[in-house]
Amino acid sequence: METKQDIDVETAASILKLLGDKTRLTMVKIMAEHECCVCEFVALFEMSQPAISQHLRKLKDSGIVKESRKGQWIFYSLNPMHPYYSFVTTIISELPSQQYKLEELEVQGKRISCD
Amino acid sequence: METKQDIDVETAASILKLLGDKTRLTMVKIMAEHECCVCEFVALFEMSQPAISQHLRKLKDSGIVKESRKGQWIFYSLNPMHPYYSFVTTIISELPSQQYKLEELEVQGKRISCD
DNA sequence: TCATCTTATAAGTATATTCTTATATATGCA
DNA sequence: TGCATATATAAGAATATACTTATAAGATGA
Repeated sequence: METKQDIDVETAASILKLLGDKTRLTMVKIMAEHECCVCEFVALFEMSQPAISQHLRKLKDSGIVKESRKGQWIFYSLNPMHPYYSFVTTIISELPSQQYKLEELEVQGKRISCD
Repeated sequence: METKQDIDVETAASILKLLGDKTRLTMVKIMAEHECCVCEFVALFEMSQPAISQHLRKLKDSGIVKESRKGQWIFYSLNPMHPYYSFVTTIISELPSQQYKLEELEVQGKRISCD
């Protein structure tokens, strides 16, 4: 009953390389828990807005992340339609929750929410 | 009853970065199935012996791989004592077996075995 | 429409990565 | 001891990566 798509080593390596960066890996873990907008990431990481934007573009180009505009903000989230979504989530699920980072943002009044 | 050591995002990123190379990822998958000597890797990959040696050194420096000399050969294998061994095997287990590569070597008479 | 806010892109730079070739080191054996 | 085999290290080159600053582009709201 195993229907999970088998990933080839080369594709796996390219995904692992993408995740093999502290900033991107943290981003992906956060996105696995909540969608998140660019300015929140900028507030979370001590890094310029273009740097954040470039990391997000790499993730989006690979397809493991998708974007959706909501008014003036663009929210990013994990893309469950990605052919190797389960490979990504298997890895991500091993990591400790980054929820506390969003809570810190909230305390600082920097959390954007459209709910 | 969960005693598995929690991995921090930064450490995870450094491991993923190591695995995020097609050659190293294939090597690690092979080593998860069998220990393997340097000359076998040289035969398996279309790459110079120093290039193979340098990849193995990165893996050894990180501790996820260990070496053991057997006569004139040095065999490399996954290191089950590594603090994040289970993180590594979780990822590796998602990949298709590379057993066939060793079988190809065998056919060519290039397989080294000390058993 | 204009000003503002949010995000993306461009160009440049410093550093990291992954090879290559040349050479050194370690082991086994005649 | 000396040669052959196996592996590691050194040095250098080409390319990739991850930032920076400056600027452009899209959306909102007065």
